[in-house]
Amino acid sequence: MKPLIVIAGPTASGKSGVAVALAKRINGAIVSGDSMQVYRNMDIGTAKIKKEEMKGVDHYLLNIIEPDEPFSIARFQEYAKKAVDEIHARGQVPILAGGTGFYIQSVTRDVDFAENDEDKTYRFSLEAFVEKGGDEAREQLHEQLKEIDPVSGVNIHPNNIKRVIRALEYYHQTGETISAHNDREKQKPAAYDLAFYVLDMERDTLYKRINERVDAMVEEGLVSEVKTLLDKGFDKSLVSMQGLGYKEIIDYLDGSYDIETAVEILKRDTRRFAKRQLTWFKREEEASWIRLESFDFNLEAVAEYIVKDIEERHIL
RNA sequence: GCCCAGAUAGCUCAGUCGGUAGAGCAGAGGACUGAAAAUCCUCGUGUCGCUGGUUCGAUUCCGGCUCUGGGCA
Repeated sequence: MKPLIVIAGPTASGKSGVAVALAKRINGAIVSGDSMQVYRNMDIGTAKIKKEEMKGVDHYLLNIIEPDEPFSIARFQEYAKKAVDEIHARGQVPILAGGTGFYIQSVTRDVDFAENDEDKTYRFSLEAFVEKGGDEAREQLHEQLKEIDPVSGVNIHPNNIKRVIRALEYYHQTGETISAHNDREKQKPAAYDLAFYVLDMERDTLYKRINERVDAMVEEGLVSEVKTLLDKGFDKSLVSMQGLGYKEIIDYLDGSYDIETAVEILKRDTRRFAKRQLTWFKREEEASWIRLESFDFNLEAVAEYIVKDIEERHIL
């Protein structure tokens, strides 16, 4: 099996820095495992790595689409696998670095997103149904799900309408229940010889860093970045514009609240997001957790440790 | 110095006609397989300022003290 190194962790934990330092040491190239940094012209709010910070290391899957282009995990996985193959073919080591647990797992486990209907008519009809029918319609859809797929009926909460609709859609498109599909995919062993690291630190410290990072984003011109995107016609309804830092600033520009409030909300939402990221990574059984305090937050030292660990485990 | 008000969860506050307390926010935990920075679920957090008194029993009533507001001088 070919090697793949994963550097994961919550936002503002130093993933990019560690990944670059590591790449320098082992002749690696970086594949971004991030659902928002794929969009062009969304740089400040997504904390995208800057050219000079890359230090000449190749980065894949950054700036690959416009903010109004539809994107999905299936597409991400396709591109990511291609990038990993390419890096291997060049004799380099791929480093998958990012904070989107779902996306990272799609690569490490090689989850099957077999192409099925691109036709979204059915989904749209369900969404319209809920839009009109409200709570009662949700109940009805959940009832419907319970009938065709009792397992999902239990696992998916009726309020989680996105999940309910997707489960119905999956069945509609494939004739198989989504719970059966998930069970099968969960059995799958890792697709690569994995070295999976999660960067972690004291929660208070993380939150402090997040708050500081948000302040820095605003200073760097987050508001004008959002304005520019809006001027180009990208609006609130887009998935990209619902990203952290974008939706809050849009609300401020709308006059929903003042800038101080917008910033406070953005900080809070980013903290909550970091918590959800950690929840995701806690499930990754093969992951090694790295406490940044143990390295005095010296990212070079963390990279150094990872190099040694990889050698000991004979991954390279 | 005097008068008034307040002191209860990390914060803002509610409440207990005397039987050791609850909202919102913040926070914690979890789920997740084609929107995922999305979406959704669950959950508390306590010397009720300190100290005496009354009482079977005080966070609640009474006194004193401390602190914080506001007012008067």
